[in-house]
Parts: sequence; structure tokens; C-alpha cells
Amino acid sequence: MTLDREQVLRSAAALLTRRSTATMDEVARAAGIGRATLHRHFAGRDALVRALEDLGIQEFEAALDTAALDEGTAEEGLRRLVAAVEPSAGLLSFLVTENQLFEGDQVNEGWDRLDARVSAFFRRGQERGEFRIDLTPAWLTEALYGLIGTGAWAVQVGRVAGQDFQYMIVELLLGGARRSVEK
Amino acid sequence: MTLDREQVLRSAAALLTRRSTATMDEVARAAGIGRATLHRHFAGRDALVRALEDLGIQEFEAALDTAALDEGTAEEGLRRLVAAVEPSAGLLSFLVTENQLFEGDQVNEGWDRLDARVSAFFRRGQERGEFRIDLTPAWLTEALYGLIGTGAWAVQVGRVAGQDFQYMIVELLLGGARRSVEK
DNA sequence: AGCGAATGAGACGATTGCGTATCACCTGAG
DNA sequence: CTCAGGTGATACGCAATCGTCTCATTCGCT
Repeated sequence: MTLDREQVLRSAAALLTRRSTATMDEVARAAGIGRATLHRHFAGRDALVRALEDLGIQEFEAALDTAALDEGTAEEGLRRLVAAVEPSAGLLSFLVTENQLFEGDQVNEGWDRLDARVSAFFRRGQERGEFRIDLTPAWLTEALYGLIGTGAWAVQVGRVAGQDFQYMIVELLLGGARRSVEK
Repeated sequence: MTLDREQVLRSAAALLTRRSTATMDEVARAAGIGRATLHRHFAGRDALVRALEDLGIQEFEAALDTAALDEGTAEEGLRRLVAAVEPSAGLLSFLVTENQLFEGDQVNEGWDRLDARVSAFFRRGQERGEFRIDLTPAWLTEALYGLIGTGAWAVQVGRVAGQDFQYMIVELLLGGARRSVEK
């Protein structure tokens, strides 16, 4: 009965997303294993969160690769990115709100890499005339993260249908709520 | 030296926004009072969080009143709302992420009231032809909350200038990132 | 100045969760 | 079948934090 490390991380992410103060015991139970086994694979709570962080970074990076942001229009790239990141949305929203990760001096450099890639994408979109230039790439990047997290939350509590996740995020981020004169 | 209850709540909100696991002692120190005094005014951690919740709801409700959402265009109303809510943005972002508040059966009915008012505002905007109808009022409401929280965070960590807070949020929420043909 | 209320500092027990160790059980490979 | 490794259950000590209490001090009001 080899332990499925990734599945443990997934269930931990799902639980911690809902209640970030969950006990190690609860995390173990949620994964269907004993607390002792959980401790054998993750030295402690910190190590568990770090492993989740690594997983989240890795998945987001993979989503960026999958999205091939530079192919076609920026809009198409963004749609592909949101689609690719949807399975990881819950995990990412947990990590973003786990600001404990960002107060130590040992910040995972992966976030900087991701920020740089996303920010550069928005900047290129601006240079190509597809995106407004009065909204900074840094803000668009943060807003994308925020909307992904909000979307994951809204779906989880049932305020938005799961199948609308991508559409709601991309349409709001790209077009906004205002009704255009022509569309 | 009568205790300034509201100031205590403000500093608590500021601290807890940055680190939601802060100790009661840290909360007290941040407010410049002793832990004993903090306990005299708030029976415990729960009571403190509940007081913060009440304060946040009250302030948001006041912001909704101030904004006079029904006067002028929906866009003007939204701008006034974001402006009015800016001072409370940190507190609100803390409360929104404190999902511990929403798992008990004793959910503060204030949130429903607020959701209803904001949601109704977006719905009226749709009916008047100002807002798109393919984005549900519930989603626009959640997105507004999310962007306010993201904006507060971005300003706090220095990724967005404080003076751009309102502009970034309203412009993104209304117009989106896409560059219009005419603008 | 005097007095009552409020505060700060510290101590205390209780609770909680963590990390480790132990032991019995199960499973799969040889 | 045998055995080594992994697992679950349980127990134990430890540290952190909470909530309460006490007591001396300070503040504000008269």
C-alpha cells in the first residue's frame, strides 16, 4: 500500500482551502491515513505547507507552459491559461491567502518567476495594443490571481456554476462589466 | 484613559490582515494595551473576531449608504462605492478570508443583507442596459469583493500605489483589460 | 488632594496540538 | 512460508496559547 504522496497533498489542499487552521490529525484523516504516516512523509506542518507550495508553483508553471501564451492573440492566450489553471485554482487560492509564506526571509523564488512570466504576458499584450496601458501589468497580474481565487471560492460555495468558472473570470478580466456600445 | 474600542479593533484588523494567526498578546501589543485589558473588553478570540465582523459589516453598510448607488449612472454609483469602501478595505479583506466565520450555523445575517444590496445594484445596472447580462450579479458581487481584497493586498505590499487603488479596481471591474477600439 | 475605576504586568492552571516513540498488524516480494 | 518494510493506533512529553486571577499602579473626576 504505497502512499500516494500527491493525492495526500491534494486532499490536504482541499481541506486547508476550506479551513486553513485544520489540525494535522484532520489533514491525515481527510487523506485517509493516520497521523503517524503523515508525519513520516512530511516532517511537520511547515514541511507540508512547503510541499503544497512547491506543488502549486509547479502546477501553475505547467499551466503557463500549456497555455503557450505567445501563440495567437493575447486574449486567446489568457483563455488557455485560465482553462489550464482551473484544476489548480483551489490550491492556488489557498497558497495566495497563506500569507505566512511571504513574511519570512525565505520566500520561495518560484513566485517571482511566475509573477514575472504573467506580468510579462500582460506587458506584451499592452505593447501589441491588445490591453489597456493605464492598468499596470503588476495590477493585472494580482487581479488575475485574485479573480482565480474568488472564482474558486464562488464555485465552491455554489454562487457560480462550475462550468462557468473560466468564462466568468476571463470575460470580467478582459471585458469588464460595462456593456459596450458595440460588442 | 478610557479605552478607544474602535481603535483597538482597527489595529487588530490591520495586524490580523497581515497574519491571521496572530496571538492575543500580539493583538494587544499592537493596540498598545495589555493582554488583560484586551480580555476585559473582548471575552476571547472569538468575541474579538465577531466584533471585527460587526464593525466590517457596519462600515460596508455605511459605505453603501454613502455611495447612494441609485443616483446617477450605475458607473458613478460604483465609483462612489469603491471610494467609500477604501478605508475599510483591509478589514473587509481579512473578514472575507476568515472563512471560519462562514462554516458555523450561526452566520451573521449582515452578510446576506450586504450581498443582496450589492447584487441588486448590479442587477439594476443590467436592467438599465449599463452592465452586461452574461455575467451574473452574484459573480459581479463576488468579483467586487475579491478585487477590493486584492487591491488592499497589492497596495500593502507595494505593488500598486495607494492613490491608484480606486482607479485600478473600478476600471478593471467596469472596463476590463481589453483595449476598446474607441475609448 | 482623594477616591474609585481602569489598566498593566505577571502568575497560574488548563487545554490543545505537535513531534516522537512504541508496538501490533498487514501486505507484498522472495 | 518467511520476513522486511510500511502502516495505524496509541501514548508520552513538550511548547504555545488561552482564559482567569491578583495586585500594584495610574488615570480621571470631584
